[in-house]
Amino acid sequence: MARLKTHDEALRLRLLHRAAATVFDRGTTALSLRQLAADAKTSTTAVYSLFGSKAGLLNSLYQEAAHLFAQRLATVRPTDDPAGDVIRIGLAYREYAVANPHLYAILFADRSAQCPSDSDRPREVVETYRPLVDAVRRGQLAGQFGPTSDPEVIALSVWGMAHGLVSLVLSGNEPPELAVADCFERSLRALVTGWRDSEEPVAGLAQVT
Amino acid sequence: MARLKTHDEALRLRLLHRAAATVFDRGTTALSLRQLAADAKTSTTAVYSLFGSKAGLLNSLYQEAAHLFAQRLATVRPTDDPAGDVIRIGLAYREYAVANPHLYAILFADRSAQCPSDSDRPREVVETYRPLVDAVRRGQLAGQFGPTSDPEVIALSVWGMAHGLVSLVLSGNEPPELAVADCFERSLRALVTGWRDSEEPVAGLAQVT
DNA sequence: GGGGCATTCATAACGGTGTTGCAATATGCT
DNA sequence: AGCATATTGCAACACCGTTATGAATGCCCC
Repeated sequence: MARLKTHDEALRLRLLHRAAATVFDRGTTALSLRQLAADAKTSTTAVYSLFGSKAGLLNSLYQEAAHLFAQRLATVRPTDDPAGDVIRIGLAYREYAVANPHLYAILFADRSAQCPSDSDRPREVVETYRPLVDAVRRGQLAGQFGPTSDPEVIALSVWGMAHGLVSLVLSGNEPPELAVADCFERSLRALVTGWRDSEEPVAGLAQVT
Repeated sequence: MARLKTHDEALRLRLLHRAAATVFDRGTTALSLRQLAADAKTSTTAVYSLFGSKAGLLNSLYQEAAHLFAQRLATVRPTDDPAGDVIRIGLAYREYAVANPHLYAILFADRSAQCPSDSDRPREVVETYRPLVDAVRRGQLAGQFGPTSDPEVIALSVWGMAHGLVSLVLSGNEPPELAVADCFERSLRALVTGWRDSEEPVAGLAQVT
């Protein structure tokens, strides 16, 4: 019927790999489809037939980064110390982000800036989110966290803390003269401790109305 | 000597104001210097003589946003309940970010992506950071936080938590089926509580080695 | 075996961006 | 009036993502 396809799966992977390398060390805006196609000795048409658009390409990259992220977090095996597991997940979180800053940036980039109607992105996020929620839930059963709050709420606070501190560092907005790395673990510990003792009135801490 | 200047301070403010409006509701990438100049009935040269570049313009916008942010946080008056002050600063933090998402985004955008050699940006950050550190310091004196840690470390953890949760919401990466707003304050409270009780070994929370 | 044809792809064009060189302009001084 | 010069608007440059076009290609059928 027609000529042989060269825009095949192999090319798709080659382009994805090259794009990942560029994004990895220079970010998404430094990724040019023209340059990418030229480097791979093909044309921009390839990118558009394989990925639809630059957003589509970045979305594929997102899937890849999310998978790696989930894998990394999954290396933290549950122990009989769930609260410790939460800390360890936080440390793994930080380690991945620092090791792959641009992939991490793709994962947490503004979602409204991506191609819309991509409804399975939350699914990926939830996937990496689950081990943390599980650890919290086990911690509640073990009495290490207050039983009042939903485990999702506690997990979200840990996620937020990790994401916040990591983001401050990666974006270069950490307060000067302060090594964020050093206080990352201590902050997580304080938070975990707080969720154990919170939910009941604290002396000297008046309610905010 | 030459013709009358029209690229003057008034034009500078007009451009800055228009640019702020655009960035405010459509973000920095939606801001086009050509469009901006056309709207202001001038040429792109004006932007370059007044701001040097788009990065320069965004930097001026950064100063403005930082000033507003610092003002907002400064509305939280110190009380005799420093720990409560910390919570209130966190809530003010969130309020500003949610009310001005794109300005907040400018404040915490990747610093390496901005024009370099701008060394007074950390100064602005520190300015908004100080009230929080002060509240923590007063809290330590009042015995509301453990005395072991530097107040900067505790303040940074609060900052990180607020920034993290806010960023997750603004970027659309909050876990589904979970209202982050509802657990923002509770997370802050848990963290503050934790910094009071932390620094001493916690039963059932083994050390991570 | 050779022509028609559908498919696949590379090239080039389109509209947009930030940025910069250059020529026109408009003033104050001689 | 004429000159010097600071100032400005316009057009060109080098990119970008995206899309239309047309040429190359290999299969089917006669």
